[in-house]
Amino acid sequence: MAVKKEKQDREPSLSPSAMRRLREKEQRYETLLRAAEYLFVHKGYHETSVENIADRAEVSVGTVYFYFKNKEELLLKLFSEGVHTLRVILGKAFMKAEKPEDGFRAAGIAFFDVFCKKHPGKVAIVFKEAVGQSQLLEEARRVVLQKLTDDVYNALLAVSESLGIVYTNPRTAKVVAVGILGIYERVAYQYLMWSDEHDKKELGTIGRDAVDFIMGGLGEFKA
Amino acid sequence: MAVKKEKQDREPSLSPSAMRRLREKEQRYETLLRAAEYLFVHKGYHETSVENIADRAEVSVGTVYFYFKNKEELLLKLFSEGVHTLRVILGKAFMKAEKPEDGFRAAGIAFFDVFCKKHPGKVAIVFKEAVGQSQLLEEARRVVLQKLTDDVYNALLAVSESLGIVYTNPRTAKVVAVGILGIYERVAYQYLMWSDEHDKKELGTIGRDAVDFIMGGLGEFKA
Amino acid sequence: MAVKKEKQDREPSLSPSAMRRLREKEQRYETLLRAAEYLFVHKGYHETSVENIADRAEVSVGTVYFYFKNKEELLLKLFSEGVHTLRVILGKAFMKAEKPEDGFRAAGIAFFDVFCKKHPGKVAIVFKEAVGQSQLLEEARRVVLQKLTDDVYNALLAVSESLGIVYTNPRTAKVVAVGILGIYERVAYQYLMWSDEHDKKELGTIGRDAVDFIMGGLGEFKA
Amino acid sequence: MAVKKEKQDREPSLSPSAMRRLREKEQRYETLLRAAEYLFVHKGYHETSVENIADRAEVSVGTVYFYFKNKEELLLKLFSEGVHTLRVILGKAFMKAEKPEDGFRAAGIAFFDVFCKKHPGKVAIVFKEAVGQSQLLEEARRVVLQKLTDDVYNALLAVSESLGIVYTNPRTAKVVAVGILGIYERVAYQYLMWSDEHDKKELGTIGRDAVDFIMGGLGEFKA
DNA sequence: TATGAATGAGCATTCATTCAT
DNA sequence: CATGAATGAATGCTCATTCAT
Repeated sequence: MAVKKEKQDREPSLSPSAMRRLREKEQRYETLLRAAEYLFVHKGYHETSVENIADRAEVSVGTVYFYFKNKEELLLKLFSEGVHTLRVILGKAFMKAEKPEDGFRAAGIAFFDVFCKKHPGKVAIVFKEAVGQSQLLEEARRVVLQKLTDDVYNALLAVSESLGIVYTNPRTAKVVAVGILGIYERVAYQYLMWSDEHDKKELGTIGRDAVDFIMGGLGEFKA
Repeated sequence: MAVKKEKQDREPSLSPSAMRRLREKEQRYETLLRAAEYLFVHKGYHETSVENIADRAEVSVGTVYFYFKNKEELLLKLFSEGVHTLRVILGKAFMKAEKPEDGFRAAGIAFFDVFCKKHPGKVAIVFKEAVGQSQLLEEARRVVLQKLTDDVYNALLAVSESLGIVYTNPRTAKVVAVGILGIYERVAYQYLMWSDEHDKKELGTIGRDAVDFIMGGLGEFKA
Repeated sequence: MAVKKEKQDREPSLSPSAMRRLREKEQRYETLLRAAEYLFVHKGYHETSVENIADRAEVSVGTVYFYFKNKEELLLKLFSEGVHTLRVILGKAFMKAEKPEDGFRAAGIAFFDVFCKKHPGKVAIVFKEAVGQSQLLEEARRVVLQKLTDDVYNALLAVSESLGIVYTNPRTAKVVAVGILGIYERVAYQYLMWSDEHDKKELGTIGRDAVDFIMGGLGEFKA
Repeated sequence: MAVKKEKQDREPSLSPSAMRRLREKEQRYETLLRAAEYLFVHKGYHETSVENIADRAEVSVGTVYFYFKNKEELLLKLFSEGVHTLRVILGKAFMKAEKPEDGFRAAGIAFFDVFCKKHPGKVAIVFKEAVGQSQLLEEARRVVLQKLTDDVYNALLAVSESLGIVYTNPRTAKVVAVGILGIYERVAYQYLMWSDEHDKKELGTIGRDAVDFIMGGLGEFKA
C-alpha cells in the first residue's frame, strides 16, 4: 500500500482516467478487506455471509468475487496481513535496540502496546477467527506462523549469544520460541477478548509482566 | 422426579433388564461422542455433518438428536470433557509431589507426556476445533478455560510461597498463569498438529524444555 | 378421579381389578383427548407434537398410539366430539320449545350462551384447528358438518311450516340453513377468538342480535 | 423510496434493458405466486413443499427464497391478495348502484357471481388454507378480515339510513356485518368446495337466495 | 468492471410412527 | 398395557458461487 506512491512518479505514462480507475480499484479492495475484517471479528467467520460483506462495503456480491476468489481468500488475506503487521512491529522494535536482549524485550512490549492496542481486530483474526475453519486455512496458518516463529527463533539466538546462553539440545531454542509466542497469544486473547474494558486499559502493565516472565525464563538457560 | 423418592424404599435397585438398558444408553451416548470426536478432529467441525456422525456411530440421525440437543452440543460436550480430563491430569501430577515446585514441574511434564500423548484428539478439540466457531461456544470456552487458569494460578501461588517469590503487582501471578497455559497450548499445537511423526515422538523432551523455560521464568520474580 | 367410586357398585359383574383397568383405560383415553384439545387450541395442531400430548397427559408416546391410530385421529375425534356436543345443545334447545319458531330462536341463543361459553375450546377446534389441515380431515368435516346442516335444515322446514313460509325454489331452505350456520360460525369466531375479554362477556347480547337478524331473514320468505 | 424522487428528474425513465429486467422480475414474482396458489389449493398448504412450488414455477428453490422470505409469506401474500380482490369486487358493485340497498344487494350477488366464479382459488385460500396454520397468519387474518368487516359495516350503515333502520344497540350493526360475511363464507365454501359441478353452476341462484335472506334479515331491524 | 438475479447442493433439525422389552 | 429408545424420511432454508447483461 505504501508502495503505491513511489510508483506514481515512475509511471507517469498512465492516463489520468486510468489512474483514477486504478486508485478506485485499490481502494475498493481495501474497503472490502476492512468490511470483511469488521464482520469476521464481530459476527464470526461462518456467521458472516458474502452478502453481508458486500452490503457493508456498499458493493454488490459479484464485486466481492471480482476482487477475491472466494470467501476463504478474504480470511486468508486478512490473516496474512495480520501476521505481517505483527512481524513488522516486532521486527522494528527489535532492530531499534542496541543489544539483542533489549530488542527482545522491546519487541515483547511492542506486541502488547502496539499490536494489541492498535490492531485489536487483527488479534481476533489471527488468534481466533482463522483457527479451526478449514484445511486450506490451517495449512496457510502453519506456513505463515512458521515465519513468525523463525523470527522469534533468530532473535532468540542473537539474545542467547549476547547473554552467553548455550542450549544443550539445539531444539530447545525452537521450543522456547514457540512457547514465547504462546504466551503472547494467550495473554493477548485473555485480556483483549475475554476481559472487561478495565483490563484492556492495563494491557501495558500486563504485557510487561509477561515479558519479565519470558526474560526470566531465558535466564534459566544461562550457563 | 418427585415420584422417585417414594419408590426408593421399594426399589433400592433397578431390575436387571432396566439396568442393561441404562448401560446401553450410556454406551450409545459414549459411542456418539467418540464418533463426533474422531470426525471433528479429522475432518473439522464444519466439514462434519450430523449424518456423518450418525453413520460412524452406526445409528440413525434421529438418534443423535435423541442424545444431544444439536450438533453444537456435541462439540461443547467434547470440549468440556477435554478440559476436564486435562485438569484431572494436571491436578494429579501436582498433588503427588511433596513440594509445590516439584508438583508444578510434574504437572507441566504430565501435560505433554500424559495429556498430549494419550489424548491427542482432545488437544485438537480443545485448542483448535472449539475455537472461532460460535458465540455460544466461545462463551463456554471462556468459562471452562477460566477454571483451568485458576488451577494454574493457585498452584503458582503455592510455588511462589514455597520459593519465596513475591509479586510486586498482585495481577502478575495471574498473567504468568495465563502465559504458562499459552506455552503449553502453543507448543502442543505446534508439535502435535504441525509436525511430523518424529517430532511427536520427542514430545517428552520438548515438554521438558518448555517446563524448564517456565520454571526459569518463575525464578525471575524471586526476591 | 372422583368418578371411579360411583361406577363400582353399578357393575358388580366384572372382577374388581378388571373394572379398575377398564376405568383407567377410559380415563386415560379421556385424558389424552383433553390434553390434545388443550394443546391444539393453544398451540395449534401442527405446532403440537405427539410428545407434547403425551407429556401433558403424563403418559409415554407409545401410549398415545395405543389409544389413537395417529395424531390426525385425535383431531378427528375432537372435531366429531365438538360437532356432536353442538348438535346435542341445539337439539335440546329446539325440542324444549313448543313452537318451532321459538325452538329455532332458542337454539340460536343456546349456540352462544351454552356452546360458546361452556365449550370455547370446541369452538376453536371445530371452526379453526380442523380447517385446512388434510384431505382426510376435510372429508370428515364435510360429512360431519353436513349432519349439522341437515339438523338446521329440518328445523327450518318445521319453522317454515309453522309460519306459513313457502320457498319458491326447494333449494332455498338449504341455502338458508347453510347461511345460518355461517352466521353462527363467524360471529362466534370473531367474538370468541378475535376479541378482548369484554366482548366475550357480551356474547349473550351479541348472540341475540345475530338471532334476531336470522329470524328477520326468515321473515323475508313469508308469503 | 425517498431516494427515488431525487433521481426522477435526471432519470425520468429506465433504460430499456433495465425495464425489461424489472418486468421479468415482476413476472417471476407473479409466476411464483400463481404456482403456490395452485398447489396450496390443490394439495393443501402443508402438503406442498417449497420444492414443489419451485418445480411448478420452473425455478430453483433458492429463487423462491429470493422473492419470498419463507413459505409462510407466500400464503400470507396470497391471502392478502385474495381479500383485496374481494374488497375491490364488493366495493365496485356497491358503488355502481344508486341506492345503498341496491348496492348492498349487488355486492352480495357479486360475491357469488364474480368473486366465487372468477376466483375459486382465492376462495379456497381465504376461507380454507389460511385458517388454522400459524399464529402469525392468524393475526394477519384477523387484521385483514377486519377491514372487510368494516367495509360491510359501513355499507350497512348507509343502507340502514336509507331504509330508516335504527339499531337499538350500536353494536348490533357490527354483529350483523360479521354475520353477513359468515353467510357468504360458508355458502361459498359449501357450494364451491363441498359440492359437485352441478351446484357450482347454480352458484348464481344460490347467491341470490342468500342475499334475499340477508336483505330480509335487515328488514327485521326496521322501525 | 459492476451488478444482482439465479442456482442448487448441502445441511441441520423435526417428528410421526414403530416395536422390543 | 405401557414404555421410550430408535428410526429415517421429509423439509425448510442458507449461502457460496456463477454469469448474463
